[in-house]
Amino acid sequence: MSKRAAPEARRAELIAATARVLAARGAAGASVRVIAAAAGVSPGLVTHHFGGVERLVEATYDHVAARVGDALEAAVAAAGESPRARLAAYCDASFAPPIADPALLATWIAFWSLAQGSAAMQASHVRHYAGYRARLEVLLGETGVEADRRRLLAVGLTALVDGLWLELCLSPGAFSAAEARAVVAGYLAGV
Amino acid sequence: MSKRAAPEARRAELIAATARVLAARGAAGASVRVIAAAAGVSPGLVTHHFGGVERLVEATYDHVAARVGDALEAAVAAAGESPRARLAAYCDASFAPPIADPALLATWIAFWSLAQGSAAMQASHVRHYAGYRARLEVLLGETGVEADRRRLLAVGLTALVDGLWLELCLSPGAFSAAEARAVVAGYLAGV
DNA sequence: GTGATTGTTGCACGAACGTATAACAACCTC
DNA sequence: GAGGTTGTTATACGTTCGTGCAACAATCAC
Repeated sequence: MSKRAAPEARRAELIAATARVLAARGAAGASVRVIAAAAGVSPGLVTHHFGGVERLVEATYDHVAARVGDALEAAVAAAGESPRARLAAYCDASFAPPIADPALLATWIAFWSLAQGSAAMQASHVRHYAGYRARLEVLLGETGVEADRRRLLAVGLTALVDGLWLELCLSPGAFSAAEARAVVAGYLAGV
Repeated sequence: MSKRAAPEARRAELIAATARVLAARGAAGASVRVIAAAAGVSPGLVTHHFGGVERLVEATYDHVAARVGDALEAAVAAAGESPRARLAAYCDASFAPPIADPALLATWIAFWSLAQGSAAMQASHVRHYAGYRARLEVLLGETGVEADRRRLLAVGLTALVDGLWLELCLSPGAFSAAEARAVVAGYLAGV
């Protein structure tokens, strides 16, 4: 049996275990028993702390999305002060670890598939992607793009980067990360 | 009980039922019993004709992918003879029915999630997307794009269209189909 | 018609699922 | 240290899962 832990600490452990299970076994493997075993606790704890598996997966989505956002921000911060370099870094970060990772794709696909039947998951997705596009609009603005063109450019950039990321993880042999960066660079050159 | 049917006809019915179930309930709902009920037959028939659910889902993937390809080709055929118009039609078809359909997205996400653990599904995906890109390279060639630029352009176009399609179905309020077409037109203008 | 083939059903089986509940144990308060 | 609070476990219950199997029935060969 596991030692008694503070509620927030135990919740964090369960969220981390859920992320591991989703990455390793997909949505189909995210059962109460498997998650609890991955966290080294008894299945009843999931109900106790989250009131059900669904709520735990929602919390995991928010956590993973925040981590992805952190990785993107870290790339921007490391890119220096040139607005063009910061924008490129934000996009290119999707083609390098820890984001370009088949395990993260598996997690993400699991979220998408679970969002089909859950209004809460769907709302989380809409919020997350809106934030992603909003950040991109700011970076575009700093490079001097006029305000009325930013929105559609952000829509296109998000779609392009996401599509490349998806296929990079799903069919690793089709093209390389360097080629993905080159494609994005070509798109940004036309801005 | 269902009347006796020819094997190919029964197989086709089961595949169609699987597609309906995947669209309506996602990968989680694609159980032998639910699929058989949707087809109006007994659960044992799935084992009898396909040897297991996994094989049935694989066959459904191939069938749905072929239908999507048909829809894209129909759009090209309806676009006339101008190479530019044919290329644009091939891309824009992803933002109109029957492809821009949340039910099709649900089906596709189910395939992705099942591909995580099935080598056969993964191989089908790689084959399907390679065909998609190859068709795009031909259409690009017909518009006069030099041969050595076609491959990366096709990679980018596929990713852009896929990303837009995904987000169009997943967050319907974020942007419109017309805006998606405008984004693609902007990308093609830079070619 | 008769027999063989095979599509089809209904059931049974073991396993895994989510969750409710009661008992246990660790910690905090006083 | 005694008592209350609450994190934790173990068990139990009903449901659903995939599939193997024996029986039934429709079709075909002859």
